[in-house]
Amino acid sequence: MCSLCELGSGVHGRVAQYERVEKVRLLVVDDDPPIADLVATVARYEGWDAVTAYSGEDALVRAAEFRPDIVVLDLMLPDLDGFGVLDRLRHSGTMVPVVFLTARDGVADRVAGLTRGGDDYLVKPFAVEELMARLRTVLRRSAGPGFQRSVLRVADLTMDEDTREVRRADRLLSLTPTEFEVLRYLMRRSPTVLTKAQILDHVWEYGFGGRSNVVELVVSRLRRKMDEAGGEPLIHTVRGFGYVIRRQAAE
Amino acid sequence: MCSLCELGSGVHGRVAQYERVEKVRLLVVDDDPPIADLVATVARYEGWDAVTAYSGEDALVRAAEFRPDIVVLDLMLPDLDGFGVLDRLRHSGTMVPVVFLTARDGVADRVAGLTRGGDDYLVKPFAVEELMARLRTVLRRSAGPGFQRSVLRVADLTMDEDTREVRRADRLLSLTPTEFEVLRYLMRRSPTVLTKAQILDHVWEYGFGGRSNVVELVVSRLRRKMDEAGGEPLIHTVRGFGYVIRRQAAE
DNA sequence: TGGCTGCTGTCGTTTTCCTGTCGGGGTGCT
DNA sequence: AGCACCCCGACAGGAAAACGACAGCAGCCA
Repeated sequence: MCSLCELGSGVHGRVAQYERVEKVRLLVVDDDPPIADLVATVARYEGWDAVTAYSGEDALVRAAEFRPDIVVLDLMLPDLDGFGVLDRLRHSGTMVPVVFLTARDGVADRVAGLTRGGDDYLVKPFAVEELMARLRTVLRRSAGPGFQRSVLRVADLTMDEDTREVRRADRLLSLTPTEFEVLRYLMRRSPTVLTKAQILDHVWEYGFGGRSNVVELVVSRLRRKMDEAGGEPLIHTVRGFGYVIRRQAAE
Repeated sequence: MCSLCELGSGVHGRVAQYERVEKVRLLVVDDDPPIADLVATVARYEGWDAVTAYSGEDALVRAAEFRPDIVVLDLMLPDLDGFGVLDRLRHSGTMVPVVFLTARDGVADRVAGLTRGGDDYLVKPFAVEELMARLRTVLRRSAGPGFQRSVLRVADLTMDEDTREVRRADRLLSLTPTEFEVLRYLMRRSPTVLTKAQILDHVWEYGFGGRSNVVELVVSRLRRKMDEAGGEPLIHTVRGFGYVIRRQAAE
């Protein structure tokens, strides 16, 4: 078995990276190089081994030599299309889990049949953190029985990614989807300080238009919900740079 | 003896690398790779070991080397047909239980399949949760004498999968087949939050068409039936994400 | 065969509440 | 003090969910 079993412990991604025996191996297949590279880069930042392919044929070659633990596969490819790639992957006997990328339109219907298993799909344009979250989930599940809940923890704040329960000192917080994603990203990277641009780039769909103060706003809302029943502030502003979540600000 | 003897009560509770129960071993035989693959993926998602075969001859080879605990067998195979495979399996002395897949029409097939030693059958296209439910049942039955009922429980809601009785605080609910399946899936995965896409993909037949609000609708109907005689709501909406069934989280 | 019954999914309306924009005022740094 | 920078109240537009009404259909029984 591969290193997958190590995934999903309740530790921050940063720390887990060093505890993991082997890196997760990710193959990204997309004919749009910027997108493929974006995903690969984020994955590497997370401590994974990532390889890209820009065509279907290329994907098969890479898969054979790289033996990925998981594949991100765009369905819209120039030569062999996504289904063809999947077909030939399966015929070669590999059960590697796949997360599909599709355009907004009707192709999603055809994907449905393929994703029932536990593979997954995402509609373009997607948010990078959401893709990473799905990949982690698929990996955790395919690691077999004995998979554990993924619980993030910072001080007395906990987030269960499966039940989507977020608690501050046992008090349940009710978060909107956006708030949940921002908080998840902050917690995963804690105690790293993140710029607003980073947060925007990871949590919002790539290609999200206008500069705006959405991040500030969401952080503000998060703070109110987190602190309204007391407790020290956990999200700190690093003026002129960004935000961080951790027990206390640097003195 | 095979790992079946190890199977405890609720098949789904088989966890923990330390309590180490062996994984169920499933062989899927279907000449349509996407289908075989689909089933195998779902099974692995549940923590089983799954292997696929795309032809009758292949199936026999795999069976010999893999020694499955249960087999899913399509009747329509290019070379040796399903019955042929079954016969030769039996001749080699294995009593491994078999669940057949048949096309929509073959009423004759059903009877024949059962009388020739098959343990259950399902008509294509099927819903993956229904297939998994049947497999679990067959496994429990063949696990030996004194097999126990599978009863799912969430708060004061119970579902007996064998009798199909669903009770809310001892009051018997009358559910339609679809409602039953949706509720079963929610209960099995409780307290995980499931997206509408997941529910659709698992409970409806593969190949079910696109956009619709069926899931919302069935959930709405379930809620009415569950709550009409009082009691706290158990199915919760996680706005922007999906549904979950559980006792209302504290506070 | 034809009516009856109950199940399922579609449509359209209503309701809920999420999200991003704007702008005034506050805060910290130099 | 002056200037960025940040916080956050208020609000509008719109997305998501709940649900009533209805039509197609399958199974059943006479």
